[in-house]
Amino acid sequence: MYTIGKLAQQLAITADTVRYYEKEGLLLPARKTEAGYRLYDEEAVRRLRFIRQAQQCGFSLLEIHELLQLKSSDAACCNDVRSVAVEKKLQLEHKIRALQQMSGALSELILICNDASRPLGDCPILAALESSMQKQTKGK
Amino acid sequence: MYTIGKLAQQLAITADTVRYYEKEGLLLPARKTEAGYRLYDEEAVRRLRFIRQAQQCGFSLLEIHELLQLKSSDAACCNDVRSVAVEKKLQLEHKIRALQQMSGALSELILICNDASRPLGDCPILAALESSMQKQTKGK
DNA sequence: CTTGACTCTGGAGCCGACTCCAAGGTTTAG
DNA sequence: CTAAACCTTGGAGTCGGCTCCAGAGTCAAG
Repeated sequence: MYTIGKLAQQLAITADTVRYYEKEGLLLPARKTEAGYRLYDEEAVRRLRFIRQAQQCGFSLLEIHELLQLKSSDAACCNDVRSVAVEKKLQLEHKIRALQQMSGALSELILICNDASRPLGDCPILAALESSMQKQTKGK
Repeated sequence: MYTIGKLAQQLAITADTVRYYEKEGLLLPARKTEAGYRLYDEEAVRRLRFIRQAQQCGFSLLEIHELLQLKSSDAACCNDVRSVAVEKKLQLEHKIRALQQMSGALSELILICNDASRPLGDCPILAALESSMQKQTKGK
């Protein structure tokens, strides 16, 4: 059994974070000592690893909460989990496309700054940012 | 000259947002009426467009503030602006790679769920999230 | 002249995921 | 036995970009 500090240390997070997860309903201590100290078992370690991995996959704590509920629900099946993963992947791809658009817009700005023999004074990048820049505004 | 509402309407934002930009030092009204009403000119429209375009390129309001200062500084040259853009593009690419890693991790999870003939009960996705999942943890 | 639509200021609230604090109680190493 | 290192609770603060509010003043149409 670990105290909160030992548990946190194992996962390289802070005790505050563990308590925060508890408040959010993600993780309960196995039991408490008479003095009220939280005590955790190996299951808690697995749960925290789960939380961290899921975060690294882009899930919010709320979504992780839902995943954990699916996990402990008899009604839910693996397909339910799978579709959550598929949905999240779509969201990520959407976000990636948005960022790629931004990156592409910047590429163009950087290019026009190269092309122009830079007549000092008025920077083509700044000018472009002031105008409507339709090219980037299209897309889905 | 536009009142704040008319200005906001032109850019499809709220008057609150315009006042917020002012508080953040991004936009001053050309002048104020005796009653204290803000009045804006065409320059304000251009400035707001600038802000919006820059946001769409991934710049924060703070960074936009810096860009605007570059713009009104005689010392700064187009190259300064260009390097800000290049730097931001690198940040975006970094973020994109992070998201692509997440997406890739999810793809694997989704795949293992397909491969397994799903023996009910223990979902391979949930199991994978509990383990260390080294494959995804590498990379920069 | 009144009504409704606008504007003003200052400040609070929202989201998510923590992070930090104070003021106390507990445990452990020396 | 004492001092350091831990733990407890409750609550506040952080970041960014707004958004919403109350209470008061102003302006334009009919």
